Amino acid sequence: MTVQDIRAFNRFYTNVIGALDYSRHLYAPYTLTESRVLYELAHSPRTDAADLRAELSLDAGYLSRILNKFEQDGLIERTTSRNDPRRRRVTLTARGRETGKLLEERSNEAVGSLLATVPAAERPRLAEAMTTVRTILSHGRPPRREDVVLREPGPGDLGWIVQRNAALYAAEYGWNADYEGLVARIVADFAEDHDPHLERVWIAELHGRPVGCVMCVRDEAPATARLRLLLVEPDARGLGIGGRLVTSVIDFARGVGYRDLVLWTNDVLADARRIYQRHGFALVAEKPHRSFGKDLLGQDWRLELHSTPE
Amino acid sequence: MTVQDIRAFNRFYTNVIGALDYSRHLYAPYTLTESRVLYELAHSPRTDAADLRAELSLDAGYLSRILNKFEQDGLIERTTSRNDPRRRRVTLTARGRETGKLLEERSNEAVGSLLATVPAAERPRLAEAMTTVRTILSHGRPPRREDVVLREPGPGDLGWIVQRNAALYAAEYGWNADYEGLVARIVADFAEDHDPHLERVWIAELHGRPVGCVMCVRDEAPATARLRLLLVEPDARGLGIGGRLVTSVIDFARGVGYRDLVLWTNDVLADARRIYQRHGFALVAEKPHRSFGKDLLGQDWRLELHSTPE
DNA sequence: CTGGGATATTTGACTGAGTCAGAGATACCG
DNA sequence: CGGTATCTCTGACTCAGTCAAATATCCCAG
Repeated sequence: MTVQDIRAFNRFYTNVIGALDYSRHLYAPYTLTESRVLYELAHSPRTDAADLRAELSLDAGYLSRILNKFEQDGLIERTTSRNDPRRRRVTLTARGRETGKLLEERSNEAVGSLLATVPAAERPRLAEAMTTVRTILSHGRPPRREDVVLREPGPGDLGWIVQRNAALYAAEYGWNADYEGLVARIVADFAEDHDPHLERVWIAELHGRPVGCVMCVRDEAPATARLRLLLVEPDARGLGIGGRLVTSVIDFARGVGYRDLVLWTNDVLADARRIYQRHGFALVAEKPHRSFGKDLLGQDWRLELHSTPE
Repeated sequence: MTVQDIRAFNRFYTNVIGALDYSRHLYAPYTLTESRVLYELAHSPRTDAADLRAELSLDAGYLSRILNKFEQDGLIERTTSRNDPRRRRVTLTARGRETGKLLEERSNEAVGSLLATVPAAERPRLAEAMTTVRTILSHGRPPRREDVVLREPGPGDLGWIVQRNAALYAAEYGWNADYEGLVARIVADFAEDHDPHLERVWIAELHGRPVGCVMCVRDEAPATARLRLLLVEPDARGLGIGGRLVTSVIDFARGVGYRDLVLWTNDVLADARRIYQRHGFALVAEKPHRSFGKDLLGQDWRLELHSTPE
């Protein structure tokens, strides 16, 4: 159960944070909250008191007193805001910036000594996992279309295609290892020998993570291209990625002079079928077969690329 | 710089935790700390006051007062510990367990409503990332040999082999996409058609994550097996995983009656070479070649399997 | 332009979580 | 047995954070 996971993580991370600022002298002569304010002042362009309050969700009175202290210590200057005299504009003095830097360095050191206990080889994984947690939890806002980029495959991406195809279809439809073999074969054929002008692979990437793919290769039939291995990760569906991938293939195939674009898929893959239909593919044949440990209904689809002259 | 990443994460997660127990009534009529104590009492077998203090790193006086309050409320009973009368053994009463359960449920609800903002498809990734952070940060103790298990490949594991081989050798030695093609070919050949009695793949797994692999297939030469695709993730090196994988192959090959075990590798792969040498392989040929975008020195190694009779 | 309601800030008064130091009892070690 | 460390408890305290009231200003509808 995931709620338990999160709570376990919270308990754990409460301790981590506690351990980090256990040594109170980290912030001396200020407190954690005060140093957070100072940090915010140093790093945020908008520094009216109200902004600070909102950003750090502090009590107004509490903040006011903290700013008093800072002013007495000569860390900040307070003026009333230009456009709204109710507001107070807070600016750091040179001394304030210096103090902020000092506190920051101390904090860096503390984190650094924590990090030192982590073997260097594991640090990239740690950083990645942290950003994953952060991005997933931070946006109630789901990712948007514009966050997805299509690109050529890099090292490991072809392997990724094999891995995700196999794992996903095993999980969703119970297909067995034969399917992984088929995908590996397709990928190997492509990698070993393909004409970059006539054959291509696209990877869809979301926040630096591959979430989809498609391949376009030459078919045995003359002037015919074949679309293969269309895949979108479940957590990235609904962003139109499948459609963009198919569009890329169609545009590419038409651009380099293919007359027809064909593909083979299976009845059970309903989402994919809808995409093909929407892009003008027509079902030309259906045939039951037994593959990947299941009884399936294979389908051949076709799109005439030059039916609509430009 | 990773220190910055961690600090950013800390700031972020401080807010997450803060948001969760912002609604103070979560713990009413107790405080966060008190409820942590109650949680610990309910979940830990060792419940002397000293243990609680160590586990939650609380002030002794503070804890004493919390326990006073609990005792007055009828949540716990205090007796002196048997083996050390300075210590106090704390046990939950029925009422204490009940209260603990109540608080826990409330907390579950709060976390649940946080989780509800996360699309279901992303939850597995979130859980995984969290456990990654936790396991990496929690052990200053590195993983041990016993944490590694060897197993047969499951769905996606062959693809993983391709992906990691390609990505790692690209990163470490700058090999190009040809290598990914070669690995994909090897994997495809294996997946499409292999005799499970004579050919096999092993995956090394550490805490549920694949971190290594090796393959054993029939060679063209009679009664000869070939070891291929030995790989260990950088952050899992030094645990003897490579050695265990090679041993598995040798034992398997010897067990099913091969006379010889051969392998092809390259001069630059020094770590792997040491493993082969240690297991008795002998270098039989060297030949320069240009592959994967580099000038390399290929090596053939051989091990006679029945030279040492059992 | 005006009155009503909302917002920004400040100050006073308070709460209560957590800390510190000392005392009493007991364990451990030579 | 004596000295030192550990466990627990209590008294005394600090100070982070909250709440409410007062003041000044903004914004909007009429």
